Amino acid sequence: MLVKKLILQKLREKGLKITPQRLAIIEVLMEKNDDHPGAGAIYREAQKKRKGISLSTVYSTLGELSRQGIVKTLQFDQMENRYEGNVGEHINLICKGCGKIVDYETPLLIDPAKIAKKTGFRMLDSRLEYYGYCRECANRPKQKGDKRQ
Amino acid sequence: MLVKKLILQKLREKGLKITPQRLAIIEVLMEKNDDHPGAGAIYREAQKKRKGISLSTVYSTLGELSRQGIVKTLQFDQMENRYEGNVGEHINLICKGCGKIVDYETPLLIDPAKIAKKTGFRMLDSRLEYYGYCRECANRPKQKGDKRQ
DNA sequence: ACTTTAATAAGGAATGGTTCCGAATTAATA
DNA sequence: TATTAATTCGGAACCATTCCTTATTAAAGT
Repeated sequence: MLVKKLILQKLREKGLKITPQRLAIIEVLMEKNDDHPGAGAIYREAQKKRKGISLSTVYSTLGELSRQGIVKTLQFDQMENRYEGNVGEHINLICKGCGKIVDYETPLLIDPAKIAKKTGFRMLDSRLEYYGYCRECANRPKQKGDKRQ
Repeated sequence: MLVKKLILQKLREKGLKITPQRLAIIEVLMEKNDDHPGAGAIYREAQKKRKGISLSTVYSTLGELSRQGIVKTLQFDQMENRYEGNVGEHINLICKGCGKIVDYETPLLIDPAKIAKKTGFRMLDSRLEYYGYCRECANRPKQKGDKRQ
């Protein structure tokens, strides 16, 4: 979960500056965390808080936060990257109809130690996604040209 | 696992044509399946089998095979999409050092029926990835400027 | 074998999210 | 304040992927 105080502390520790732009972006991430917003959405929201902020600043800040392990970047087919503050292991349920992403919490699935023993692979982080249709999209009557499976 | 005969049968069933270009691409996918090759690599290999094949044909064929559930498209940060013939549920161990992708087979992890009951989400397919370092990259002595975590 | 036709291939242009670059600005120290 | 390294901005560049148009061709019928 994103906590402003902890984020700022982490940035300071790393010698990174606290700028109005970064504050705006962090606030947006906290407010819109459940949406798993993309860079474009974050940019538009951040504009409301601090007009004049540039898209490249949004990208570089998101990159920095991602590098610091504060947010997680999710990249997709056919849609822009999305960012989430829940960096713990969980499953993202991704709707192919409306693009909505919902977190599904589960206990740790596979023991990284077991994988390391079997394959020598040292696991650092994970990305677990289920694709399908959310309740609303699954129940919506089929339209002409609907690509639903 | 990719079996040529079954792939061709599936294409015919759907009224899709068997062209020399598609045959070349399917052969490349079968030969290089363990590499989880990207569109560029598939293009270069397919050129060897049938010179003159175009990149857009490679893309459209991969798109068609993906739509038919014959291959699975994996999209990544900072690297081109990769394609794999193993469409069953398994974990992809992805090395941050060399980009190598290895399949790790596991029994079904989370019951889709349980998710459906709890959230109404109807799961169709999954993408499970662990990021880290393979045995070789983990053991390689740290270089100057090494970004390893 | 021909004919027909819908599917496909090719080549190049367009797209669009993301990254990169250089100059100007600024936060955080001394 | 002065210093300086980090950051911002704007726009250009990037590049994997998609789109578009025309020509070609596989497949099924005659």
